[in-house]
Amino acid sequence: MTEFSDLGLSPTTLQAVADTGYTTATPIQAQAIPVALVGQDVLGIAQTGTGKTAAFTLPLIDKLASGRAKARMPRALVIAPTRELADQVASSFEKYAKGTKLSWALLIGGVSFGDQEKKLDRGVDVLIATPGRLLDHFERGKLLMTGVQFLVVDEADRMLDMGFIPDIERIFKLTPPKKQTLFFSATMPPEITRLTKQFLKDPVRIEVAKPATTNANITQLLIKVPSSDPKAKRLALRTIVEKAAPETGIVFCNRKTEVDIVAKSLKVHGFDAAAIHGDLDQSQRMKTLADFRSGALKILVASDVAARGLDIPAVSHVFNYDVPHHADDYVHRIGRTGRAGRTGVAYMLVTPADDKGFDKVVKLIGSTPAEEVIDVDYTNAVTVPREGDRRRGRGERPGRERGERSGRGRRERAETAAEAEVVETVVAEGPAEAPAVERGERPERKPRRERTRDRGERADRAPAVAVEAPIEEAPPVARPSRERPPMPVRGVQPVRGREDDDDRRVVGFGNDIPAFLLRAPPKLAKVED
DNA sequence: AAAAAAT
Repeated sequence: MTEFSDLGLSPTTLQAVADTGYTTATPIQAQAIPVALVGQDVLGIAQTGTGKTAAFTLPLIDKLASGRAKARMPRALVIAPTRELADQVASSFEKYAKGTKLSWALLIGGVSFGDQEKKLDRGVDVLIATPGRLLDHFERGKLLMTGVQFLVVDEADRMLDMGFIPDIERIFKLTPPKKQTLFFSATMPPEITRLTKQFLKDPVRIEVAKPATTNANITQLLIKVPSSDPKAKRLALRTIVEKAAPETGIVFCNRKTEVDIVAKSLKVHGFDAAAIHGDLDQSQRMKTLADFRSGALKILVASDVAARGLDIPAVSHVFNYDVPHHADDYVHRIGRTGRAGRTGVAYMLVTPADDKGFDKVVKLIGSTPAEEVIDVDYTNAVTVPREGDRRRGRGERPGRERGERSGRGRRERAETAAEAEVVETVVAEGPAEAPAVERGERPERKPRRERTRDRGERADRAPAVAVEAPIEEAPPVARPSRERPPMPVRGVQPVRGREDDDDRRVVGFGNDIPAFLLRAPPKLAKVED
């Protein structure tokens, strides 16, 4: 066991470490800190949860203690693949550099430039950044990289996955050749090896064991769900979350839309859950994460943005709502639990449709997780074919893919799909509290534009119809007009629906045609091919 | 098949 005091760190830094309560260094810290302190390049092969953030933060603080930054000329650069990870490195600096005069700034996307620019103008010692925003500032002339003496690249293999390697190469070239580089990656694919050969000078290679695959602290369990229907999966998830009663848990889904749906569904059923994924705005992401870290939030429903990197202490349970696309992701996901000597439980829901992905996971981890049998009655957890579905002759598919191809924008699609699914869940599964839906209201009031669209496209799946009468006997709903609005483009005839079209459907704007559409069409310039 | 990241 190596004590921090044996590593050659300055008394100030040691005090900051002692204040956090840590005394023993992790293997990567014990090996990397002395090397970094003498000024050599480091190639650290280590995963999240090995303590690698402190392994570069601490020596960096010591090395920067003398000297001051000039305006727009940072002395150290830390590059991380995701905003959350960068934020986390920043909190590490905040913690350990508090006894020093060092200043730092976080340069990430999704937040305004103003504050970041102000800090740059004032001069900062350490810039912690995601590649895109860093280069953006550089191109605006707000930043000079010629004063950089230390460059840290964190999670390089993830940067590769995310297509950041050209950016990283550019940053290497923009910074002076005589700098010290600390380079970290969990794996060493050929592209990363090439990068280290090109840009690291005589690095000391430090490798620590993969924690996740070999972590005996994690109990892996398997829940077989007999149907691939999302409703059945959500029911199974709720059952297992309730049974496991996690102190804190992360539910992983493969898609952002699914994250929204599952989070809403859990909330509707009284669980303390919130969603996190890359389509939510940055302030929301940070708030959710802060709540989760502080214990104010118990269940985080996440995309793989949270699978790696994020430092979330003491997660008691991981729930794989979806079998991950890549088996590697499974290892990262379950690595969110069973850390730092604690025990953890990782569940995975497996449906008949998951065969392939599941086989890959089993192959990678080298064993089949034990099955945990849950007592669930799935009879009501099957999506009832809706009128719209029957018309299109697709009774068995859970109607989401259809929406994916409609002409709406990605974000809007996600929201309406999420709502549609949740409304449906509430109706069919009848939770204790669903007052808004029972009154036949939509759970949330939406802007007029969207409400109108919903009426046009989804009138046939209004919740009231689904609750009160079987679809076949649904009374015809009085609708003001069957006529479509005239098409405002000359030379094109309005197209009647196909024979099997449901004529009762309100099409387009229904009775709410905006006035400008009823006016004479504008004269369009003729375009010759 | 997905998610992430600069607008």
